[in-house]
Amino acid sequence: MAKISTRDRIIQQSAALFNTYGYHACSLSHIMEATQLKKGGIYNHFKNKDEIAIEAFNYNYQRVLDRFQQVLSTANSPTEKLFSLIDVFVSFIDDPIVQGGGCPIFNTAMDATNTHPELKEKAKKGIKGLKRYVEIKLNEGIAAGEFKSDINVEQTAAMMISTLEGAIIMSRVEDDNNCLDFAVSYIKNHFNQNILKVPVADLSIFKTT
Amino acid sequence: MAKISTRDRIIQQSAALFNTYGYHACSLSHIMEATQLKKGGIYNHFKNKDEIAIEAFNYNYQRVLDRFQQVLSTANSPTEKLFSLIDVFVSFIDDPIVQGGGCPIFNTAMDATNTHPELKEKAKKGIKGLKRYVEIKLNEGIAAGEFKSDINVEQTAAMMISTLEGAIIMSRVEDDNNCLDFAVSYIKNHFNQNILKVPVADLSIFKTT
DNA sequence: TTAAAAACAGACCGATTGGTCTTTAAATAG
DNA sequence: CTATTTAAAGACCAATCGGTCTGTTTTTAA
Repeated sequence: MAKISTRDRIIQQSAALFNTYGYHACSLSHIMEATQLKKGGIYNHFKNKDEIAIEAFNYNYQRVLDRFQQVLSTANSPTEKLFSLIDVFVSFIDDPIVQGGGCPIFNTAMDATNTHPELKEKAKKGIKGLKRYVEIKLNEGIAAGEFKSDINVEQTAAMMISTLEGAIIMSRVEDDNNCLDFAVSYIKNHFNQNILKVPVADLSIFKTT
Repeated sequence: MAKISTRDRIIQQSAALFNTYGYHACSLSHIMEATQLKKGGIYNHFKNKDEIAIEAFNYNYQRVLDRFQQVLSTANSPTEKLFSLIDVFVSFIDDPIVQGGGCPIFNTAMDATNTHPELKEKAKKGIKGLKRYVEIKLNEGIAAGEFKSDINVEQTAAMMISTLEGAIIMSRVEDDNNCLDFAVSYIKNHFNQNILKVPVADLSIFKTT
């Protein structure tokens, strides 16, 4: 059990607060209370609140990437990986990555779009990273001959992410996962009919445990 | 030109600020500057900031509904109305309803989910209203015999909204409408193949001017 | 064991927050 | 024209904001 540095502990606990409340509604008092440190203890490691927020975003973003790696690690074929990608988004609701729920990348994107250029830029790159990740998995499926070769990879990745992220937001505000379930079923059908060279008869084999 | 009441002017100008900055990042100073009023002039009409925010949301929500009515008013058939629905969401990017851009309902939803229960409830009902609106248009198409009768209306409405709203958010943070265009094209194809009884040969006839 | 360095506490700062209250100005009613 | 009501100004308030700085404690290095 490697001991965690105070700096990292501040980052992790702040990451939860920023994802929950957003940049402006998360004050240093919140961070002080969560970390059980006073100002001196916090500002010894960071020059200002912005630096904490940036590091917190980096941390949350890495957790998202880790979740992708983790979920996809049990998938053996490009097809399985493709459907596992969907499961990752579903897991944002069923098993939140961080306090506050949802996808921390999109949460930050919304929070920062009009208020915090630096954070917005981070979120923008985060979404780009997400897209690239999906695109790579799609290309792997094409290379392996499991996916149709004429699909528009960029378009498919973007559409998958925006659909699921929109559904996550909706499910969260509705306190009801129906919307996300609908989106998942729609996308699975779409993949089955338009991406897979050989559609499967029963999509439920890709149901998460 | 009916003169607008001071109270309504405060609501409208605050509605722009709240949509742009969010509840916590929009201070009374901002509202004072925008309205050119001092505290006395504002608090004469509202008991607190919350009341302004609630009224501002109501105002933005009504503008969304008005936009739907306006865009759909030029559509003559259920099929045309269905594709016009998509155009409304696109218009959130091309011709923002209110300063700050995006969909004020979803903006509020994200802003309030973990921070402002009352506003969250408003956003929740707003999304429900949006869904009902789409569902009604779908049912009208079924009743008119233009849409397949076995479609899942609730699921289709939810999927459409979450997909487009997700794409709006993504396009906004990316400063690039590609993502929204992708989502629109996917949904139009989906509608053409799965909703319309008689698919049209060329979807571009539903392209907005 | 001691000297240097790092970590932290907490007082302090000016600015700003949402909100109240008194006073003045403007509009309205009689 | 006057009395009353409404609207707005702006001083004022305690609380909180992000941030600085000094002093103390703890850790590390020699």
